[in-house]
Amino acid sequence: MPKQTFFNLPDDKRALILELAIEEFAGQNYNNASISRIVERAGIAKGSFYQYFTDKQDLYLYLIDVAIAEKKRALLATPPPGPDMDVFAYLRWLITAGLRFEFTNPRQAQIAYRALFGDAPLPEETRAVIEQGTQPYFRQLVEQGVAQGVIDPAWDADVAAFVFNAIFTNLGEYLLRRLAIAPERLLADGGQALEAPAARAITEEAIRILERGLGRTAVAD
Amino acid sequence: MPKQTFFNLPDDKRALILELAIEEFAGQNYNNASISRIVERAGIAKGSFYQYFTDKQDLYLYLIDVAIAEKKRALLATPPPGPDMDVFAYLRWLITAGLRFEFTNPRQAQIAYRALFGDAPLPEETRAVIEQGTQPYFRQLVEQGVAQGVIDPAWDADVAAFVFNAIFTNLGEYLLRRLAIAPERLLADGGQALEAPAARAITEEAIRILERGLGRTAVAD
Amino acid sequence: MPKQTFFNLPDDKRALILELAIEEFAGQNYNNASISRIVERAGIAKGSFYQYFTDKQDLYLYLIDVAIAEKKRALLATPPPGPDMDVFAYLRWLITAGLRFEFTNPRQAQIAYRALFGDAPLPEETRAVIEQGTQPYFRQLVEQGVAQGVIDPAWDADVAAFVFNAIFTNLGEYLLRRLAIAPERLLADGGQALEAPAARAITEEAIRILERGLGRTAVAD
Amino acid sequence: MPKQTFFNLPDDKRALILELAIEEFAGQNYNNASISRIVERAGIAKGSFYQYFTDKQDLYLYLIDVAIAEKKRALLATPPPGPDMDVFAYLRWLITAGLRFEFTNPRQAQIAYRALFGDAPLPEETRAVIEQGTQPYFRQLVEQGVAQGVIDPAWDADVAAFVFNAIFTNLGEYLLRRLAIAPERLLADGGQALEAPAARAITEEAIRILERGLGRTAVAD
DNA sequence: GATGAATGAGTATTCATTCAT
DNA sequence: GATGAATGAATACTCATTCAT
Repeated sequence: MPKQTFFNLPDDKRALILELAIEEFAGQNYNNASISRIVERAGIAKGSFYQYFTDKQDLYLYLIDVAIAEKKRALLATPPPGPDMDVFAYLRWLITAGLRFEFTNPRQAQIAYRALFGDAPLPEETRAVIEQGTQPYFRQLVEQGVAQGVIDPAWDADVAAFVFNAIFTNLGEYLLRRLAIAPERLLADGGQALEAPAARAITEEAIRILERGLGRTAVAD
Repeated sequence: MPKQTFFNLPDDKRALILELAIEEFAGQNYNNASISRIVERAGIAKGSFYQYFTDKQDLYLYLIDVAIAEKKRALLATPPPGPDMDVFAYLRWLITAGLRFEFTNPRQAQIAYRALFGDAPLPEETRAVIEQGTQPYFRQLVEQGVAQGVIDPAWDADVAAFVFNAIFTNLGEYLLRRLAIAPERLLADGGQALEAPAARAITEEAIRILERGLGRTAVAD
Repeated sequence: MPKQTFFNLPDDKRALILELAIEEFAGQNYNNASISRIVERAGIAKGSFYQYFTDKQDLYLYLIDVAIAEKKRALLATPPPGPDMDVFAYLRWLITAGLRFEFTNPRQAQIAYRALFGDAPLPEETRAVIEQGTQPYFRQLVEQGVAQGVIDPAWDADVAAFVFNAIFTNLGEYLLRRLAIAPERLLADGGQALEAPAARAITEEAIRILERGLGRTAVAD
Repeated sequence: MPKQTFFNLPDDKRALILELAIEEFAGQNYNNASISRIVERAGIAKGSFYQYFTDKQDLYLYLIDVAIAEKKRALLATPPPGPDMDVFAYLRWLITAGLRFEFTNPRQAQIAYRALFGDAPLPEETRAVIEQGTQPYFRQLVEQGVAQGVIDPAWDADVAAFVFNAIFTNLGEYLLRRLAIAPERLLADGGQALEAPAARAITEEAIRILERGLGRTAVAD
């Protein structure tokens, strides 16, 4: 965690440093990310950096925290499933929201992705948080689905959540490859390409596979 | 590709170098992997390394090749689905074989994984191969399933393959976390922990979700 | 150009680094001159060097600049030819001044000499300056000589300047060889050996050849 | 000097090695010239090289010897001044022959040039030979001129030879710069550009300056 | 609290030379 | 006499971190 001095900084200065740090760590892996470059671009002294953060890893962990927090915030902004909203319907929204976040905050997604990958030495507890990822969230969703009667209670809820999670986590990458969308284009159009009919159809197909696979009764095509 | 001199080396020396290189590149990303450390541990001269490989990238690409080749070999050792063998039955075997490989060769899996992540200079064609990953393989499996009548032809075959792929790719990590198995233990017991009843049950559960989701007619529990 | 940090250095430290750098680059060609050796002898950290200079070439260009600047300063210290001072008389002074510089700053002369030879990466503009060398200066001198009526206007002024230049450039080396003067001795006595009668007589002889060759009317011996 | 084994080689092989060595040493300075490259291009083993030459310097010294010998041969092919041929007339021929050699054997000239410059560690005696250069030859020419009565015996013969030498040595470079001739063009046309009227006029001008400067009686324009 | 010069271990790569075969 | 793998010292350059001001 950054030292108190960092949080004492004027808002705009703190924001600038954070912004440049995100840019730096998104653009290259942990080792190649350069503190020198950050402080130079931020116009602060090398020594000042070490008054805000204990070291490079300290900054890095903070960036991961911020990325996770922002993603959470983005997802929670999607209206949660009401007692009468079908979990699969909610999943449609969630996936779109998740993808939109991933592709409109590509640098933060990149940083989280790298962290997953084991890009830098991480403290055990941080590693655990990252590795668990969104699994607990989907676990909770599955339980709601069971309560709503749209998910067969016979399934192991955790395995079901894993299946949700796996699809959710990999769909973005798949869509990009399948539809031959360049990441730059998403940046430019704010992720709209992911809401084109072709993209929606693919998402829909994947969800219906889950729906039929997990559902209480078989769903006719 | 390594130079001929590398392949001319006595088997044990060549194996030692390969072993240490795998260890090195599995332990850190491309930039941080150190040729100096490899040669020092291997007890060979710096110059000798450059008589075996043109440069760092040459070694790296070779490691990826070896990892892919070994994984292929491991998977192909699993009997291919005969004309009358159910694709889902085959998938059970495949997943187990894949997991066994992944966890008995964790460093090679790690290297391939990092390659996916793109933190190193890769020639275009290598990058393409890696990015597509196992998707084409699963696509073919889906088509077999359709031919066998166990997968509903109404599904988009590519999306179905994606779902297979996503489950297949993430299941190993999930199992480890779920069963709280330390990677070291797998190394020690040759992957047997993954064949314990608890592990098999989870794999089975995931496959049955797919089976029901993708199957031609709903499958009763 | 060195970074500001270099010029901020205490005078003696800056001088020491410059001195050792001159020694290094005079003693070998660009490729063989070693930054490592310089920093080791200067007792500074490798990294410090790169805080003073952007890279090896940066230092090298600076050394050339310094050499040229110092030579210019030395030559300008010789009183310029007044309107009524004979160009040949001026040349006598100039040659002596030039030689004195060349032999009391042999390492700087060496560096400039090597630069001429082109064994190092030079920016286009620096290369042009060096390649033209002192030719333009002598061209101007010839024109003064014509104006003074001591050089025959029938000669091609540029060829005449070339002849001046060739003699001027090579005389030093010739004197050393002819008089069997060891370069070290010049260093020790501050170039005085070049002002011994024998040396002056040779210089004089060469100038009189030019004088008669270029002069408006033949000069009696 | 190369070992006897080198001279025992079949003519074409020996010639090939020599050719490639000249190319290599002409193309870069001593340190950058690479034995590895030479042996690779020559298709001989690294070890074989060291059976022909004791080391890199041995080859280098041999190349200098060859260059000097060939230049001498080229110059001597120019008819020597007969008892009744004016030394200055001879000089015209000589300069042209020298320039032609220099520009039709640019790689050898380059090597000799670098040697002059102090590109590599040279044994004392070789250095002396190179430094003296063509001076003794011009000294002899001056003496002939005096005998012929076209050079004033009052001049110091050695200084006169120095003046000849300086002009002779620097004229080529001057011509190239003055006439803006690219070295490549000379290579292409076999040095003919140096015999164009403009080039001849400049050479002539320089010789006439010497002629008047050194001549027994003043020469009218 | 801010500064920024100093540090030095670290990196990949090169190449003349040796020597066992 | 030919071979070519092995050697290791050498190179320029980087960068997180410290600390005196």
